[in-house]
Amino acid sequence: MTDAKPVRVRFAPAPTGSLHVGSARTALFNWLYARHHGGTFVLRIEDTDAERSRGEWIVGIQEAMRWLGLDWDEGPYLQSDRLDQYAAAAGRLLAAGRAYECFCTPEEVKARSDEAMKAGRPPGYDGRCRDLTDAERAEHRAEGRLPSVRFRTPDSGSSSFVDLVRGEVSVEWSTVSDFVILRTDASPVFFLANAVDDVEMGITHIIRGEDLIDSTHRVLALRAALGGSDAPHYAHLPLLVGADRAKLSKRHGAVALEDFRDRGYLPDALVNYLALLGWAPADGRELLTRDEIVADFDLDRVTHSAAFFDYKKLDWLNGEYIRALPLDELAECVQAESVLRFGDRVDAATVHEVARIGQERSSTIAALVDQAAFLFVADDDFTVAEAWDKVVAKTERPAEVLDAAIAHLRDCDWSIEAMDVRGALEAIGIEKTRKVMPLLYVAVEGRAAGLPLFDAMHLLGRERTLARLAAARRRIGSAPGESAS
RNA sequence: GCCCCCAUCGUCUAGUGGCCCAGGACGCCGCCCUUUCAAGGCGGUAACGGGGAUUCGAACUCCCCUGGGGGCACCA
Repeated sequence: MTDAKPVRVRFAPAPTGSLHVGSARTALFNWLYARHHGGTFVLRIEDTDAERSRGEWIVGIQEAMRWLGLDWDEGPYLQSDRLDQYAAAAGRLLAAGRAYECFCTPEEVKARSDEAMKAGRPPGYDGRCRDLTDAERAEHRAEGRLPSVRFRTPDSGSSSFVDLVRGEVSVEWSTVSDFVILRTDASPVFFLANAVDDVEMGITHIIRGEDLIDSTHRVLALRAALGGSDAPHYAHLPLLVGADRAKLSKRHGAVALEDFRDRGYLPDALVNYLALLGWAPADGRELLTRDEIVADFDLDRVTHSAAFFDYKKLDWLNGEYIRALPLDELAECVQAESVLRFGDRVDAATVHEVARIGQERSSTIAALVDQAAFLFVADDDFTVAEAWDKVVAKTERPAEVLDAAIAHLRDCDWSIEAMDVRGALEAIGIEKTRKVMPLLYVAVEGRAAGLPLFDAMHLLGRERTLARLAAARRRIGSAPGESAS
């Protein structure tokens, strides 16, 4: 029951922005399918909309795919390089009477469509130019109107195809209006370019988002009219949605792949997470290597309903990957990100220590660097921010705590063990030293949620540590016991 | 408005007529560990949208309803 034809899939983004995670998921599933079946993964750039397409995005999309580790075997093919083919195809359809010249402007079409919708009739093109005579066409041209080319959809009957994840999907042609395949400027529209290319590139499986499911009938009709041989298999993936269950978009948070990169997510973690959105292995494992996913992936286990993009679960998964990373590799990531933020104030030895200490406690590289910021920031720029007042208010005898810590640290051995200030705190009568620790964390690291204190101070050095504690002490002023006379 | 798709814990999902008074993971809550916070360990909370039908037996099959989403561009 196996398809003898070798698998050829494609990812066909429009270069109208940076790579969206939803698109990345589509690219990933195509890539997984190709790799699982030993097929070919083609990259095709659908840049037929000259207005919105930009060269920089063509580059950006490829960079993002490389970062994610989705390597393609062919391409990138640019549709803008193949305009002749589409024009020729449109010509053939015109000659065969499967398409016709339409002189309506987009505004006119829209106005009549809205009117139809209001009247309860199906919206879309009303077929006004369907059967124009030569004389009428000449008249329109004489008025200075330029024609677009519309595909004539069947008047009756229905279209249906078998979707690999959803089963049979069909629609009555009476609900599908004629659609433009060539713009007034003779450039092709998605449906045409898409159909022509999938035929010519021998694509066997089309795996894409569910938002395109309705367009499938139109592309299939075009394809048949163009004489394309056996139709490809289609698989429509469930959409990725935000908290409001609507298609994932910018307003839901980070959606551009580069945002995830910048926030310190690891490509392998993102691949793992994305693979789990709309697919799951039979045995329920969730932490999967790329190779394991490739080995287990297939379309028959793709789920049917929209998936919520859960940033919290991604964080957990990314943390798992960070903890599993060899220390040197992690240090490299931390180094790169730290240099990006703090320039030459960053030194490799410190970064390595930060990576070692922070590995167990961070869910992203960016969060890890945040924890190390107190080391790299210039002393003049060091601030304890909003956390300070709160923590002071919550701390028992803050001034005395700082005094005791300073006294202890001034002449103890500068080793992690000897730096432990808790004994000194107990000596001045602090019973629950744990209650008082946050004060020291904030004073030294600028934040309560940071690296373990003694390691942090050790890395900072005695001078800077004491300077910060002294600065903190000054902010508090005189101790309550001493009168401020 | 018309057409299409979808429907199991808050979330991602397992589940294809009896193994399910529904399993795992994230989150959340509690406890332990602990140099604050995390991380880690242990435990807990929590779901088959509703109504019919088929069947000895339905989360799983069929129908209706409801709900959610998508599409209806000279965007892709």
